[in-house]
Amino acid sequence: MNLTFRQLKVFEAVARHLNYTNAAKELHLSQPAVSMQVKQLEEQVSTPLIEKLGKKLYLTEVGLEIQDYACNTLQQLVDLEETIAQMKSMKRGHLKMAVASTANHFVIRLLASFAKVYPRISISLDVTNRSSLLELLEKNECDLVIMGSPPEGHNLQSAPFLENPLVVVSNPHHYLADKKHVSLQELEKEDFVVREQGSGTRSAAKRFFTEHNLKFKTKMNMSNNRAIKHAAEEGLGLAIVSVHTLEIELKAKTLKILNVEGFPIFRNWYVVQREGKRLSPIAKVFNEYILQESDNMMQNFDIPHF
Amino acid sequence: MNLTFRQLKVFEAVARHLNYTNAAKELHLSQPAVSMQVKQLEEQVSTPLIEKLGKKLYLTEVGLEIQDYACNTLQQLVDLEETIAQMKSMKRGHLKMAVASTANHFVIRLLASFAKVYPRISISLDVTNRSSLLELLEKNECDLVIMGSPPEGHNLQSAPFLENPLVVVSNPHHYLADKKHVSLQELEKEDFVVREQGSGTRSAAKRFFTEHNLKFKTKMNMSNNRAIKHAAEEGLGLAIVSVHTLEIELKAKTLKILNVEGFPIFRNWYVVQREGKRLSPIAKVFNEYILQESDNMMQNFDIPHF
DNA sequence: TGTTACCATAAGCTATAGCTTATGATATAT
DNA sequence: ATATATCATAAGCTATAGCTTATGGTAACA
Repeated sequence: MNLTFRQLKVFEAVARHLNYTNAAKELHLSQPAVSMQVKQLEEQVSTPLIEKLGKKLYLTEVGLEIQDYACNTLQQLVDLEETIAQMKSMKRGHLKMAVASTANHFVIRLLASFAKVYPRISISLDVTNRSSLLELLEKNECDLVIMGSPPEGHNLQSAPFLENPLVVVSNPHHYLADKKHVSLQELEKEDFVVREQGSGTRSAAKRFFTEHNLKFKTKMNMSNNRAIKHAAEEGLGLAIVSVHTLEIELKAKTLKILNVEGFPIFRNWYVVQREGKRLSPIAKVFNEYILQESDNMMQNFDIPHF
Repeated sequence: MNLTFRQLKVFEAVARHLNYTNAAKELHLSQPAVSMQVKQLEEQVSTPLIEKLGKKLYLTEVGLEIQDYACNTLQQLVDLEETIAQMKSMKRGHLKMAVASTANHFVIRLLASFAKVYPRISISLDVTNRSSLLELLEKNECDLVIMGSPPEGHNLQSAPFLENPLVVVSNPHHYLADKKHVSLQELEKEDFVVREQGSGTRSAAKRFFTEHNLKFKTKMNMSNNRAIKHAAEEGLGLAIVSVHTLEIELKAKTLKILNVEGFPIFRNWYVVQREGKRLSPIAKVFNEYILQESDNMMQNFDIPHF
């Protein structure tokens, strides 16, 4: 059995009018064209669908069944078109983002303001560490990723879009906290609370220490920023974190930024996508949006002086 | 937008395999044939549905939407085929019958035994009088009608299939009840309880009286047979009814058949359909069934002697 | 680096979908 | 009986759906 949408469309019109001529007018066709479509449909199901008694037309039982089917199917087609149109015009759709833990703070802001502009868009946001992000990209399980240091050799495309100053923080009562200037030698002696393996912040810090031939005493490692900051607040060690994560703590004065030689380390945030990936319309727009909005974001962050 | 079932079918296979070559094998097509169908579908919705990242294929958002749609639509098509097949093989379907009130008794029996053979067939049975039956046929609102005397000039096709003996009945204590023989002259003096205008039984009786130049004193008329018989039982008058309606009353001896000159009037039951009407498979089978079964029915009815 | 697997593209062919106009058949109305 | 409305059928045309084979491009992989 090999129906066509055309057959259904024409049959539906005939079934509704119970009159070939009028159906033909509605469809802007000649009457024989309509007769032929119906006839072909009848041949497909090899059973009559319409019978003519005297002057009037009646649907047979199978005819009624097919009328019902045709109505549904055609309606679903309309719905599909509508859905696709909405997706294309970004009235609907799904945006799959993933961000490094550290970026969480400001990305959420971006998403929130973006969501206001496109209210019917659903968004999924995966907050995880660097290596998981790469995996997500690899599996094509997200549209865009926001992360630190541009990864190479993974067929990725990345664009820097926001500065990410890493600073050293401590409990305000730490003996280094009030020093005007902290040297790297002094820093080397301290214990650090750091993120787990795979974290971008961690590897950036590590790189800094190696580049300056310093020991990097990592006393504890934990898998989220809040925990690290809490540990630093409790005096368990110093921490190296992005300024972007510090808003509350600075306001509450539970942490203090140390004025260490060579800090802040200015890294960048990158918007990363898979090379060759054709972004969905909504992802494309969001991509542009964040590049543009990042400027405004910068201004709203008070990068603290020392 | 002008999708085809073919496009959906092919796309569905590709979306499932995420591999053109394998989809082509499944569909017994060349690989380019599959590529082309997908490409055409993409052109129809003017948006990409599949993207190739490295070696792997992924569905875009719209692609997922269409996959979902295709699955549903194709499944519904299968369901439709199944339904039609069942209708054709009479596993399913609907039989629309209408019968004269008087025929109700034995038609119900026929339907009951028929329904056992075709359990998933639904049946509607309209029990009404002669003129309503003709109207139902006129409007093509039923498949078959069972009624008395063949109507003419209505573009109807009818086949006689069962004898319908009309007899005169009375309360057993009626003074005519015990007479060996009742003459028409004696009958003429009696009051009759009859069916309403439009009833076949009524007009048959009326015809009998006119043909024999007799007065026909119709004391009461009522619109159903049970009421008429009840009235006769109560001694309100004689009644002329089909033997087929008398089973219980004869057994209970609440009514008695009078041995009147010229009675029983042998009319026939007819199966009637609209001329040119192509019966549904199930109606066709039922039509044959009742013609065949009517013989058995005859034997089960004791036509009483006088 | 060459090989392999896989998809895209091109060229070319055939069957037929799909339409039209013209005409025939039939039931109803006048 | 004649006219009218309506559907069926026929003939004929065009565009193209849909397939094939051949070939080219490109990741991944050894």
